[in-house]
Amino acid sequence: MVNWEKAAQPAKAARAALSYEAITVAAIEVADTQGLDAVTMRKVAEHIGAGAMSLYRYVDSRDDLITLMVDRVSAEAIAPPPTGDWRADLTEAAHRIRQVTLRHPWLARHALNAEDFGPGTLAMTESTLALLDGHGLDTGDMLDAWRTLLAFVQGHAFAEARRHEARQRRADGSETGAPGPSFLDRAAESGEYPLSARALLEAVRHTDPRDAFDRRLGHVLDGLAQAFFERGRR
Amino acid sequence: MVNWEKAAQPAKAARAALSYEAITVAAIEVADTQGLDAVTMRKVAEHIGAGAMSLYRYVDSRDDLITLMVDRVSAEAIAPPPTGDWRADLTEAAHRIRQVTLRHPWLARHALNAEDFGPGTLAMTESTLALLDGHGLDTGDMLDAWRTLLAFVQGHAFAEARRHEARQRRADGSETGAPGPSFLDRAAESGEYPLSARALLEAVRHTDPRDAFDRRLGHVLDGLAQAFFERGRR
DNA sequence: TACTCGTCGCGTACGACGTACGCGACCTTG
DNA sequence: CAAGGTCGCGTACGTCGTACGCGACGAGTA
Repeated sequence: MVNWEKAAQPAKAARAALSYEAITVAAIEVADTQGLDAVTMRKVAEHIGAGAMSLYRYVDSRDDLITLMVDRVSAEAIAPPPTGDWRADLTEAAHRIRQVTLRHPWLARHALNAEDFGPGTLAMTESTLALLDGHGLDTGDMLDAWRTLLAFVQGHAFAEARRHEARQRRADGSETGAPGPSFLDRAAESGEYPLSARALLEAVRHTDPRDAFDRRLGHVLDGLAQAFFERGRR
Repeated sequence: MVNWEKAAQPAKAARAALSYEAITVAAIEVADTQGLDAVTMRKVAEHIGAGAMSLYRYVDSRDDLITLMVDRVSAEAIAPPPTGDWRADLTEAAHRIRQVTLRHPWLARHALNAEDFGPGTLAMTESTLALLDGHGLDTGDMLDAWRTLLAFVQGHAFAEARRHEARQRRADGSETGAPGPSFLDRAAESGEYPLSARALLEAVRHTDPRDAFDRRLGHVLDGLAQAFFERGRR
């Protein structure tokens, strides 16, 4: 497991050439440009001009390194302080989380669970909960509202991120000619799955992803409004 | 990429000892009991008494095998036919998806995106869309409602699944004594993160996960009701 | 100055992995 | 019985994570 205290300190000895910071940043860069599978100890080390085994002075294992990456990137999604308009605030927070997930698609497969939150993830959580504070919700309500919103935003953004990854893989893999019809294409033609097949294909082609996200986010916020924010509660 | 047509056919020659079916089932069993990382070509093959390279007669790569696993497991979440009560129907569908995700926690990291849906995933989608049909929604509305619900359910269930995985890893890893305080524990004591740290710790301890899921699902359904199902629409 | 000691970077090496290649055994068809 | 296709798999290669331990270096002490 990651030792967060040690990772936060700047350096034990001044002469240190490597650091948690440098290693994590390098790993994130590799992941963003070449995918998470390319984050091998050797490649990350090479990226900062070090030997592979040097990383183990700082990181216990590759999994630990990925945990550090996720936590650092989560801090990019810290929400601005509340303005008093809860709905606008939560919308902004949701969009930040979505943006970060699209910027770092590998995040989708490795988001943290509360049991190994680091400082970045915790700061992001704190900033989002602050948006809900002061509206008369108790702790349990705040947590419910937050988890409802986060589940939707992560679920939606993760699906978008996976779509990006798939598209990229397709582009990298076969530079030769048309991709050929997918199972979905043939299913649409066959007439089985009358509701889903055509709808899915059309959606992929004709929809602006950001608008779709916004619309669906609106429904979730409507639900939260009804439960927590409207006069004549419950 | 997976050739779904070939995978659906029973067998080319009657004398075949292996099959897509057997391989996929074996891989799922390994993943459920030992985690997805344990799904190696050698282990899966051994599990059905075959040689490692034999699997490649049926599967192009390990990634393809995982795609097959995901698609097969998705079929476990097919919703029953609509009863006319959209809210009860969607609640049931959501619970099925959650149950399947908890039964196969590795699913969380590898859910499919629409571009490589197979028959199982598509059947699950079709069954859920059928619950929305006949209530006056057009195709776009149905897709919006479905994606909103699915994003929430997957996001929430994935978080729960990750929590299970972490707990299990902790149990496997250190059979010696107490786990020691996590960063979250110390953060709660330190008084930074006043909103999140304590709330998160309490939530983990005192809440029945199923109740929490139900409550939050309710909020999402409220939002959908408001947008799509209530008289005096919009 | 000389000696001790902790920190740092990394070279070597091992076991496990995904999988390309191609062989022999078998079944089907003529 | 011959020809051709299908099936299972043994061998081998390149890459991965990482255990182990060595040499270089700087700070503290005498």
